Amino acid sequence: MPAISRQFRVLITSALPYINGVKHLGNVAGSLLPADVFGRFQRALGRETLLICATDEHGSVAELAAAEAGQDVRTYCDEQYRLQKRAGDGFLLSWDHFGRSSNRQNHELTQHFARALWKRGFLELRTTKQVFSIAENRFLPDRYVIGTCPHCGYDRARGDQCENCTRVLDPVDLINPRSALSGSSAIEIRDSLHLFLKQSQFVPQLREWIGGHRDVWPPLVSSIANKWLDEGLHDRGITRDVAWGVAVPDDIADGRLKGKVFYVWFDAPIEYIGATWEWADANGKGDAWRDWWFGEKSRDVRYYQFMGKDNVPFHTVGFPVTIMGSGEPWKLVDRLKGFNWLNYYGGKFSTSQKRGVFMEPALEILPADYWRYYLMAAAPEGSDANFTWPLFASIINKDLADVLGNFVNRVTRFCAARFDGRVPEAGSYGSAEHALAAELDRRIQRLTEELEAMEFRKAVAELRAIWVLGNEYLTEAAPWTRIKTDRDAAAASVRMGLNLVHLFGHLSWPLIPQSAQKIHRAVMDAPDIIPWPDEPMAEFLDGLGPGQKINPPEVLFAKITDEQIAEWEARFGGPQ
RNA sequence: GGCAGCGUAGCUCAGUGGUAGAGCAGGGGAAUCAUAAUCCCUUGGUCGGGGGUUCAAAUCCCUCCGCUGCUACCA
Repeated sequence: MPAISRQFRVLITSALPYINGVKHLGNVAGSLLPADVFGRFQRALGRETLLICATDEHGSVAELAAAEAGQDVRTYCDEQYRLQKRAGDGFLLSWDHFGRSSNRQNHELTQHFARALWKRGFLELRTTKQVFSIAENRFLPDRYVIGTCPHCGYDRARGDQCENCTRVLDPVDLINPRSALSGSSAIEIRDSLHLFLKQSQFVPQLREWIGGHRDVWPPLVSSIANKWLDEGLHDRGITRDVAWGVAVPDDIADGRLKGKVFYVWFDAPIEYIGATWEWADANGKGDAWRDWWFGEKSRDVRYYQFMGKDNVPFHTVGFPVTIMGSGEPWKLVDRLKGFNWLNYYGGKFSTSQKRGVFMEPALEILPADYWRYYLMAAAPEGSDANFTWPLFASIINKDLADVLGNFVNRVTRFCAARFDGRVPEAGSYGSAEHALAAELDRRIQRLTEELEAMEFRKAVAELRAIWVLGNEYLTEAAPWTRIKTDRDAAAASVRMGLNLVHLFGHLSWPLIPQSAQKIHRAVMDAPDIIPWPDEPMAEFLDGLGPGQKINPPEVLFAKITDEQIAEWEARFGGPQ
């Protein structure tokens, strides 16, 4: 095994799911799940790890969704937060804390960053033209203004873009504009004062910082980040005329922005820090949260972020500008893992069209581990990936049921039938076992490296290949034949088989924790965190005490049938 | 429209200058401990089309075709 450095702590955040709406498998695959697998792996290695997530709650979208549900926005968010938390727990996401961007800590921090930027001259007041609806007595976000497109004449063009001719629009360009909410055409353009963050001044600094991570960020991430810089970074409005958000404090711009709030994209990433503060408060850890984020004490922290590709610009440009501009030594991200899209039968997951699989229904039909395995085995890493039920079923059936589940089953059942359900004592390991241990040493090293590098597809392929080694070994050793002529040799190979079961419980835990626990319990009690093996395999594979009782588990993974595939295609949408 | 990414075996995807790869599916065989599950062998691709650079191109350049995404107030 490679020497594992524990000289640093690991801080992990996954992109914050927006409060509105149930999350689909793409959201799980693109940030929530890989962050968890990686976090579990880091804990298994024995590194001090903090896995943080939160809901992103502010902005007009939440306001409008609450209104539609007939609730005030706080109540609405409380309810949605509980649903999201429950769904995350259901997927076995092992957050150290799952916070909320609407909590006090984030409000304080967001205002703190804004003040720092204001004092250092990186915020600028600008008067902008905004659409105001008299009927609703509120400003309307661009997408909630509809009217006739000045380019193609389409009469339901949105204020941000015409869906018909795909041209980007400004709401003031629309002919006969009206509110998409009430349909009222009693709208007017009003001046509105806003804060702009002078991102353009940070281009050289960002370029250097991004360039310095070229070797550790995936090409997808660097290329998206550089694209934004190459196109010329615009200054960005960071306040909005909505009610639900972090208030702009009076000491910025002499109170001239009273009643306005910060734009969600300004306060949401700050919640990574805010949620860490919430974690410290919730666990009686005082100022410990600062040691993960601020100054000298956070020097030993390596910070990882997980997100979908749509989020990359905000994490490589927007949020870093906030931090750089504050002039304070807050931690910037060290390793950033971006994911492409997971599509459903070639199209987008769609709530409105009821196409695709969402978190809660997924867990109604199958345990979390099935989803966790599939989503990492077929993770949208190199390019967009495509979910179909037949593909999903073939991966689950082949890898989990046939290769892993069946291996555990055949070893433990044979042991129960022929060796009294106890780890056999007789016989000793020979050249086949030594060769196997050596091969496992090599492969586990590769697996460890792939996981450290966040190469999930490759890691899963390697893990699967390790499971296959178990079946290969057993077929070659053939204790069911050997037992007729050489009972000691058969005993030794069954002992090896059981030790492999034990090993698989360890190696599989970050990916499929529930099943790994079951597998581990087949041969001995399992700790909550199953540690990554760090001894040579020759030693590990001799770890089970001879004579100890084993417990053959029930079938670990039921196979998915053609009938189920047909049923689920009908229920969730299938080929069209 | 602009920009970005992608296009490799029937399917899902690795592979970024040096004799085309994996898993699944297909074909043949072995075994019978096991959820008929396993193991071994094997068929299969002019790397989207065309042009160029190079001793050498899936890989670099140009061009065309196709798909997807982004386009900054949707998060």
